[in-house]
Amino acid sequence: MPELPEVETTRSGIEPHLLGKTIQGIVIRQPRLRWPIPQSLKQCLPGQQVLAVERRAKYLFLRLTQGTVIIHLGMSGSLRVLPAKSQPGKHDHVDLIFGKQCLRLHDPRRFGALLWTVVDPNKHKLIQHLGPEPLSSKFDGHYLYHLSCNRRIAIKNLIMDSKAVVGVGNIYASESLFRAGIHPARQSNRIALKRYMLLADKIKQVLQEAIIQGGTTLKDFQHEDGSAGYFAQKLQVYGRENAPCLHCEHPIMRRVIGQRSSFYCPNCQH
DNA sequence: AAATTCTCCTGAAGGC
DNA sequence: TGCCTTCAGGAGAATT
Repeated sequence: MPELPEVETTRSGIEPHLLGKTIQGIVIRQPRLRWPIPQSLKQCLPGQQVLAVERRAKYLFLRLTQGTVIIHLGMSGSLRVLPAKSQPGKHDHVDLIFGKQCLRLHDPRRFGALLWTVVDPNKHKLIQHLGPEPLSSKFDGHYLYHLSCNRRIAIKNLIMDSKAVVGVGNIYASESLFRAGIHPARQSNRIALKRYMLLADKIKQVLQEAIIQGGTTLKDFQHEDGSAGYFAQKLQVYGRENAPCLHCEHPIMRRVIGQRSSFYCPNCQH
């Protein structure tokens, strides 16, 4: 379930614990994530220092002296900074050891990934074709409008396509379309520039609010109970099927679009 | 080329 | 209480 705000909150939460630290070793209890965790990390990592903790889309980069660890949390992954000797629980697949502390990857559904690259991670196969960051100036209404030209895809599927824009997952796609008053199934090429301007603004707004929210609710990355999951308290339509719309009180509808549940108000969104 | 479908996995929820 | 089935979900890969 981590969406971009959760990943960014994770990044800023673990960063102060890792910067400048030297990796002593790695413990891999379960290498079978989305892709196998490279066993070569056991030789590569020891002695390397963490120079930066970055995020691109929903990927995290641990920039080391010579190479980069790429981590994706999938939909159930989380990272914690814990005492290295603390007892691992079920689904605690990997520990990166930093002296008395460790960075522990927990991922029940194993849709996540932990990879290694010695070249620029932005040139990595999984990264290089990604679209712009939603919070960057490169992403705006004009960009979306030009992208939508001749495309018949439902707008919700377009904004969830990582080649179009990264970091907009199922939850925030529904939320931003509600705030922009756009029906999630509307064809992309049947939306005016002006409405795309609004949509881009709402995407930025919804993500930025959630990041700020996350900064206040998820600031403890050193304890198991530090996580509040995703920021459900801010959601206006997601998961609210049949509940009254917060604007007009019409029941919120749920409909599957592109294999994913979409929540919307049929009265407010067109 | 663009759009859709499939796939990995586990835990939660629902049915009986 | 407990077993079985169904479903959700990120996003790359495969297919149409």
